[in-house]
Formats: sequence, structure tokens, C-alpha cells
Amino acid sequence: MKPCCFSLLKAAPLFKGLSETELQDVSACAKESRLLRAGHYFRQNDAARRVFVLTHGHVKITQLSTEGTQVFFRVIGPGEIFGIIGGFGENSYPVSAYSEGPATAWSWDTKCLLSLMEKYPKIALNVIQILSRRIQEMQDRFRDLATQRVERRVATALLRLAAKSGTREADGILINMKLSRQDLAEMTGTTLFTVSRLLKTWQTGGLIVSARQRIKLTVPHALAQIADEIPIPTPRTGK
Amino acid sequence: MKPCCFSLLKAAPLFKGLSETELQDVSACAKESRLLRAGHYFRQNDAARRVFVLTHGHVKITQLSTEGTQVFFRVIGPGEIFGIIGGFGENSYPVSAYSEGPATAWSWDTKCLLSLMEKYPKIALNVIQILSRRIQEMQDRFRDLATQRVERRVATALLRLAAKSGTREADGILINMKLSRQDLAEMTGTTLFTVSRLLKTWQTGGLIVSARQRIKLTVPHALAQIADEIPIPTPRTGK
DNA sequence: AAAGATCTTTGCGCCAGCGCAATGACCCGG
DNA sequence: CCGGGTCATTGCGCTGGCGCAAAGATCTTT
Repeated sequence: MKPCCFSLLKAAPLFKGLSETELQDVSACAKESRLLRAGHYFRQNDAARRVFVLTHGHVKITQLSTEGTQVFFRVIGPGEIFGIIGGFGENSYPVSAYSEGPATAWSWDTKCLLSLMEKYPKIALNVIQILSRRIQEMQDRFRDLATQRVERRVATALLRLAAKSGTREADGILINMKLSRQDLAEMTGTTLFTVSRLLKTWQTGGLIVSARQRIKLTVPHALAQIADEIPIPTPRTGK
Repeated sequence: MKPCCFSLLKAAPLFKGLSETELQDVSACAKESRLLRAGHYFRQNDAARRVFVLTHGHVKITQLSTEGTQVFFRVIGPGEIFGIIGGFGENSYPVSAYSEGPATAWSWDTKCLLSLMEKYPKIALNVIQILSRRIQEMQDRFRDLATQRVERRVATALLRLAAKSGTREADGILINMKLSRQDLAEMTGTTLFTVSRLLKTWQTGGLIVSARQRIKLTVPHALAQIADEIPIPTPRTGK
């Protein structure tokens, strides 16, 4: 394993707290999966045989409902784990993992990871922490979807994305991945039309700069303000 | 510990696969928390010191957004674990746990459970499985909220509740807990008014019988049909 | 460079479901 | 058995955001 990747694994939340030698042991049974271009790491309903840790790129986690509508659950960035959900209980992935461009991940056979967790309980505890966080995040998003209006949800989504994979630039924070209106709509439970209109408004107002599949937040704190506005606001203006 | 409760713990998913003696060990540091009447096991933002396994009753897991709107995440039934989320990462519960009536739970100090998990990795694996399921469930609900209309979501919620805490009766399945229109609204991301109107329609159609805080599904398969209907259906009727 | 394939914008019509208020039903404690 | 509190119903008005279609912009491939 290349040293750079090794240090990335070392920093991954999944392996936090492991010693150097333990990490060696762990990485012994890992396999590198590299995508040279856009493609799937796995598809919904595939047999869940492996668990992944992304080392490079971005992965979109989506789910297709039986009727064909798609929802977008999360973006996986470097260091993050994915594909852990189907592996233990049911034996198939409940979601698809897709990358829009080149990406690299290390992966472990599910059974192998299971025995690693028994050998090093620390890993299991890390998994528990990661899953806990993820539940909280899903709960938050569920709450937003249930109680906030579209504008806030989209603003929140943009900020979340910027925090996760934004790069600071002179004139704002660029969200560093392909991101269509459709993607944002699937994340926030709305339609691409509505997202398009919203972004347009914000762009006109100077809050963002958007191009095809690319969004830069020029005034993030204004978005944050929108994201924190009163909830189902404004029956009537106070007069 | 009373034998009845002991066997309940034995059947709890959290302790699945433990031997008799291991269970003895585990239960040694447990504490019984009994609610004689309606009340909270814990409130959102309380320090997350204990993890609970419900042995009797029902517990509602809710969250209050900063602006005061409440959402209803799940119902905990006997055997299920709750209060595990805040304990490991952040140190406060992100939700409230409330019972409408008498209830009994066993609880463990978070740190104590942590060392139990290191001692018996099986427990940690069980936790991982439970959390995985819960994530899947939240994802499903998120998807429904994002893509289905209210009617379907409420039908789904009723069926879920019936499956979890319904009792078969001569004329249908009674959902065995206090359940207001408001509760259903908070579960499905709508308003109590809309729920009221929906239930009314269904009652008129003979699908359900509802009284104050009590709902019986008389024709569950008809509800299931509603729950499985086409998604964002019906632009125009076929003519 | 031209043809396709995506992605985005925009106008228009429309309705599911919300917000509110007022009334009615039911429960429980004293 | 009464009184106050909680829960449920219902009518009415309204609008946020969806659905669709069609055109425009941008990227990719050959």
C-alpha cells in the first residue's frame, strides 16, 4: 500500500485510534478499487459483499423508489466509509454508490471486516459512532423536510455541501463536484424546476455564482441566514 | 432481577446471541427505571448518560426544532433499545423519549455499556445491526416524505404502527397506544387537520374505526393498497 | 465542426394541502 | 356530576411549489 493512502486510512474515522501495527494488519486484507471514469461502486440490491473507504474523489449515495423516483441521500468524501449498510443484516445494498469522475477507494470483504471488528473492538465502536452521526443527520434532514420550506432546505443543502467539499477561493467557496439542479432537487425533496428558480434568484441577488453543474457560494453567510430563518414563517407581515 | 424481565432482556436484539452467564454479567450493572404514569425518560439536550431497553409500555421519540415545531421519529416497543444515540459521540440526547402511560425499562450507564461492548463484542455487533436498520428506516421515511403524497405517508405510518404494536381483534387490528391526529401529523410531515380529514374519509369508507387517540384498522389490506399506489400519480385520469 | 446528449431556464396553469378559527366531542380530576 | 382541558372536526380561503412544454445553453463525441 502506498504511504499516502496508508496515512489516509490512518486518518479515516473508521480506523481512528488504531495503532500502526494494527493498521498494517487491517490493511493487509484490503483491496484497492479504482474508478478511472464515472461509474458505480455498487448498485442498489447488489449483494453487499464489501465495505468501502473512499480515498479520493466523491461518491453519490442514491436510492430509487419502486416507482422510479430517485432520492439523493449523501455525498461521500475522502476518508468516509460507505457500503456498510447492507452488509450485516440484509445482504444487499439498499442504495447505489456512483461517482461522476475518477475515484479511489479501499474495500474490505464484509466477513473480513466483521472478524477485524471482533479482533479490534475499537473498530466496532468507531462504526457505532459513525452510524450514530449518520442517524442524527438523517433525522435532521427528515425534520427539515417535514417542517421547513424548500428555500431553507436548499440553502441548508448548499451549506452542507460547501462545508464537506468546498474549496475556498478568492471570491467565495466553490463546491468541488458535479452538482446538477436535479441532484439538489433529489437531496431536498423538490423538483429541478424549483431549484433552478431559486438559484436564479440567489444568483441575481449576488449570493451565488452558478454554472452548469457547478456552484460557488459568494456570500455564504447570507445563505446561512436563509437557512436559519423562521420556520413556516410569514403568515402576515407584522404591519 | 425478576425472571420475566430477564427473559425479556434475553430476547432483546441488543443482547441477542449472549450466553446465560454473559447475560447475568450484563444485567448486573443494569438499573430498572419505572414510570408510573406519563412522563419522560429523558429530554432532548439532557446529558446522555444512560442507554435504555424498554421492557414494558411504549415510548415516543420526538425532536423539537429550534423554532418549536415538533417531529415524531419513532415508537419504541418492548425489547427495543433507545437513548443510544447521544451517548457516544456528542454527549447529549438529540431527541426526547416520552411515555403516555406506565412503562418500564432497564438502563445501563453509557460508559458501563461501552466496556461491556469491549468485553463482549457481540453486543457491539448487535448495536451496529440495530443502527443499520434504523438508518434504513429513516432513509425509507425520508424517501417517502420527499416523493409521496400525504395520503400514502399516513397509510404507511398506520400500517407500520399496526405491525409494531397492533393487537388482532375480531374486527381488525387495534393500534395499541395513545395516538393523536397530531402525533400522526408529526410522523408524516403534515398537519393534524389533513390527518383528521384523511382518517374521516377512511372511516366513512369503512377502512378504519377511529376514536379519540385510538385507531383500529378494519381493512388493513385496503390501506396497504393506498400505501402502494402509484407515486405522484394521476396527472390526468386516463379518459 | 457539427451532431447529439445533457443540463438549464422560463412561462403558465393549477391544485394538494396548509393556516386559521370556531365549534363540538370527549376525558378526567375533584 | 360539573368544569376545565385536551382532542377532533369542518368550512373557507389561499398559495407554494409542482407539472409540463418548449426553447436555450453547454458539454461531449466523432
